[in-house]
Amino acid sequence: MGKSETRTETARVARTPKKASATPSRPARRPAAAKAETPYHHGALREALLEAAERVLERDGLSGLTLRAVAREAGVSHAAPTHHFGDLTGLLSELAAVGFRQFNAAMASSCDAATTPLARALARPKAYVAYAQAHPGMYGIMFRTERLDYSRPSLNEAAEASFAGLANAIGMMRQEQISGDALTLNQGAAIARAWSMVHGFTMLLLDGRLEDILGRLPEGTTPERLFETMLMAPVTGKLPGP
Amino acid sequence: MGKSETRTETARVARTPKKASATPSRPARRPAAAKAETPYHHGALREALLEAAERVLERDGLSGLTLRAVAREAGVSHAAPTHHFGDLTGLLSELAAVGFRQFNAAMASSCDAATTPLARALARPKAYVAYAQAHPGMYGIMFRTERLDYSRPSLNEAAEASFAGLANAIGMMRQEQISGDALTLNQGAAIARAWSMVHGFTMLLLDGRLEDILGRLPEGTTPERLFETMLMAPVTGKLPGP
DNA sequence: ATTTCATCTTTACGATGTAAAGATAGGGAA
DNA sequence: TTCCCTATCTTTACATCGTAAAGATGAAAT
Repeated sequence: MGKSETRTETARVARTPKKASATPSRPARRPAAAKAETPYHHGALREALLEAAERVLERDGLSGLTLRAVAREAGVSHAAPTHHFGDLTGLLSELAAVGFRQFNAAMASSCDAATTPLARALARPKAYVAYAQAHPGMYGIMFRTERLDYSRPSLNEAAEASFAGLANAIGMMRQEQISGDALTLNQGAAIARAWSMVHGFTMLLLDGRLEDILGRLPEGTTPERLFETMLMAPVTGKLPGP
Repeated sequence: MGKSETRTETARVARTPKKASATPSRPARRPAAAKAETPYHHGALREALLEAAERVLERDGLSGLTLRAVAREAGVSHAAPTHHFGDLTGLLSELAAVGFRQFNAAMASSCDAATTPLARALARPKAYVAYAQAHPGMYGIMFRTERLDYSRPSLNEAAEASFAGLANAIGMMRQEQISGDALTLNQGAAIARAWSMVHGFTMLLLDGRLEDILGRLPEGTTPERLFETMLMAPVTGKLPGP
């Protein structure tokens, strides 16, 4: 008995002398100058766990992002995250929310530096792909994971903001007002089209499924160049109108 | 000791009397009329496992598709799949290959029934989305899973065929010849564009991320209608050419 | 008939998610 | 002040999973 969970949870950081019954040599309060490094007992564990999760994600990829790994990275017991996120779904959802906020910020700031109308139109899509390339793990959490709980306010809000930004951008490009509650079929199609194109391209690119195409293009064509061309080219060839 | 793997592998089917040392009452050969139902020892376990995997996938979704669940479904021991697929990656990869073949077949047969040029142009994309909607689990295995081994010939071949079909369709639509080894930037962009659009739309649709748009469209607009509109509409609004 | 070997089963182990019970301290009530 | 309450964190436990390794089994070759 008592064989499971054999001491393999490596590298626990020392926090308290463990079962300090005899020799109460513990500093009685707190070192006071504990630079919020390891927030002893209370403190900002929630945020620390989210940061740890981001670190684990970047280091070990999506498959390495487990509850226990995050707890390990944060230096707490493996069950500590449960209290803050309830569930793996909970942690992933909150992390996805963080991702969406980063994402929205990147998209928003991308438009500022644009001068020409063309640059303005391309800024957002390019920022979209750029974010995904810079944070493939995060993008995976946001768009590849099945296990997300969109009923969580933080995630719902952040994702909603992301969608609103997209819809707005399309509306501006078409020089129309996108009223919040209703869409014409053409408006909806324009939004779906833009989103599908950008999202689809990003996924295919991250999954390496465009290598086949890229390898056959003129020497040294970058994914960005392909993406730009793809966005700008009108629908050539035969797709006869009604 | 010997505590792990306690008898919880429920519902094993009875195959042999288990350790028949005393009382060799076993039918000595085989009932002869064993309708290939459970191919006793030898037989087509590989195929049976793939079929079982497909069943499990449809019943329990992607997260329910485990090596042990598949073995259970096929009525063999949990380690049996290892010998045929080596790995979970192996099983998923072979299953993905099956999916790609189904997918290719669906795409190919979709063009046959088309009469008008417009119908012909829309047949493939619609078949693409239709397949994904009919087999969301399979589509997930093919396009959502990170754990696929494209060095496996069967998968590589099937996926390659899928890509070739797409490229060909685009080529025909542009009334050009797509030479196998080289592409112009515009050709590549056309292919990437079509694939991104279709794949992106499918993922967003399966993930329920288009509900937001669909809910704001005119009463009773179906995803298919939105998809069609999205495919046919030219690039409206301002994307100024050079 | 005996041997060989691919196939399948047992057994075992480390890892994971999750539940439940025990420890610990921060903060208000007496 | 002192004492208890409660949120927070740790231990312990367990079912499940992937995977490795060794044992059984029977079909085919010798």
